[in-house]
Amino acid sequence: MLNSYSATDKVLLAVDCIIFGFDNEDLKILLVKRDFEPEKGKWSLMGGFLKKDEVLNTAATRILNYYTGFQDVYMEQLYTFSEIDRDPVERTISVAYYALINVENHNEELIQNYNAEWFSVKDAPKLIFDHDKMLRHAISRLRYRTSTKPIGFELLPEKFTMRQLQKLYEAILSKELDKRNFISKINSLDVLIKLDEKDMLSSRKGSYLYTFDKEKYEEKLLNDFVLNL
Amino acid sequence: MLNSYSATDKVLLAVDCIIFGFDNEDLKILLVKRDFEPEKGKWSLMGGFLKKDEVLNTAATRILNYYTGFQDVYMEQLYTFSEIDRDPVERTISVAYYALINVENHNEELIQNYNAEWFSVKDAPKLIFDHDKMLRHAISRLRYRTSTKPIGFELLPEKFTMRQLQKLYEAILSKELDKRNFISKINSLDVLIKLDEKDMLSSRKGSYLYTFDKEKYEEKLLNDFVLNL
DNA sequence: TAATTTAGTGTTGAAATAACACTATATAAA
DNA sequence: TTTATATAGTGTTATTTCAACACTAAATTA
Repeated sequence: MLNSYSATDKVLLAVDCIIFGFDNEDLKILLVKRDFEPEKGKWSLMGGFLKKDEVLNTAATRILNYYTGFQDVYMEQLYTFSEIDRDPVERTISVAYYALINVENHNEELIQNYNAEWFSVKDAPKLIFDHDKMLRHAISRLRYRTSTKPIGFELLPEKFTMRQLQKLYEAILSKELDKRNFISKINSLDVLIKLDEKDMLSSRKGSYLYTFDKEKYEEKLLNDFVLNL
Repeated sequence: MLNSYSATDKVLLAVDCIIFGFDNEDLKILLVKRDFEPEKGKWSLMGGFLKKDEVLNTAATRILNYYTGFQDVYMEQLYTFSEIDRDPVERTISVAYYALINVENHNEELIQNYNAEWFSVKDAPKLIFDHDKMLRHAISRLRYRTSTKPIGFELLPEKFTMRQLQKLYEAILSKELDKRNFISKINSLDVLIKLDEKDMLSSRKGSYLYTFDKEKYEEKLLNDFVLNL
């Protein structure tokens, strides 16, 4: 019988988080060195188990917060992985989430306590279990998401230059973009506010800082825009 | 401790399937009338529970096959739903899949045995639990998927007319398409074979039948095409 | 004050897309 | 047998979008 609720086939549900950040150069992910067996000492995504009476989104948020101190972060459910032997200890099914965080306001101390470290996506180490597969999946979702949501802003500080924004998109899509075309496409989205302030660190001339217009941003989220870079 | 494997928080994992079909007019879904409590007599997606030592994809295939007799069908994992009270009987987390089937070769008898019925997506009844949410999610994924994979073919008989193909895409996207533009876009994908045979049922003149070229199709799947209708 | 470095800014040709209408053909009815 | 009918089949053009491209401006440092 297909539809009998039975206690016999309950299963352990894990949540693993791919945490993306950006350092103005490369797209990064935050990994932890496992301090328990199996695979102790190997690099891994941040994970944990779903609690009774907890929703998956909450579990993902909780795990992210536990390791990084972050709160109110963009997270999105990716996919659920269920290969029989994906975890050699016990049959575990894992729901993968990815998060986009603004590296500037992270809690260094906390991250250090957990042996966590930022890696460039380009040269990340081999990960345990099926975490490499999860990472590939997350990158591909993130690339698609750039064309659907003004997602880049989640990875940047509140004020940023056009150059930073472009570098970010270049890192995500891993291709170079034309400066002028980029700027006009971004402007046509009409979600940026140009500030009167300049960032003087990156150049002699200084470049204007931008911030994004939360109201217009929310509007765009609903109306589903398309951005082809 | 976040990482201890423990037996206490295991959970029931369900799999629910959104089964799409096409009758040359509307996009359809296959629903079952529940014959057990709770919500007995209400319409529901086809579901079941994950077995020990079973992968999610296999469970989805098994459930589909159980209710419809179908095998070798396009299925894709959608999303995992975990609201606390989504199932009033017991905490259950459900992984939703959607399937695309060719209605022509379905097993009517089997479907009748399970009180299953095809409904137009446009006027489907209210479904139990969070199944309406799953359905909306599936439709939106299906729409996106049309731009990524030559997915329409999964829903049509082996031989079909251009008109049928167009009607199908119109039903999925729920918008009308221009006949000439549609044909040239489809042709530019270069996955169709025009047969020497005509379908004489739909018109006096008769219209050529097409079939799709599996080899080219497989090639396209790998090389990721884009189709904007 | 000259040199340096990054910021900022428009145009144009090419390609893709969207809008559009008439003829052809087989059958059925007169 | 002729005519009416219903759907199939077929290209062109204007519009929009996209991609490629290079020079001047401004502030700092030497």
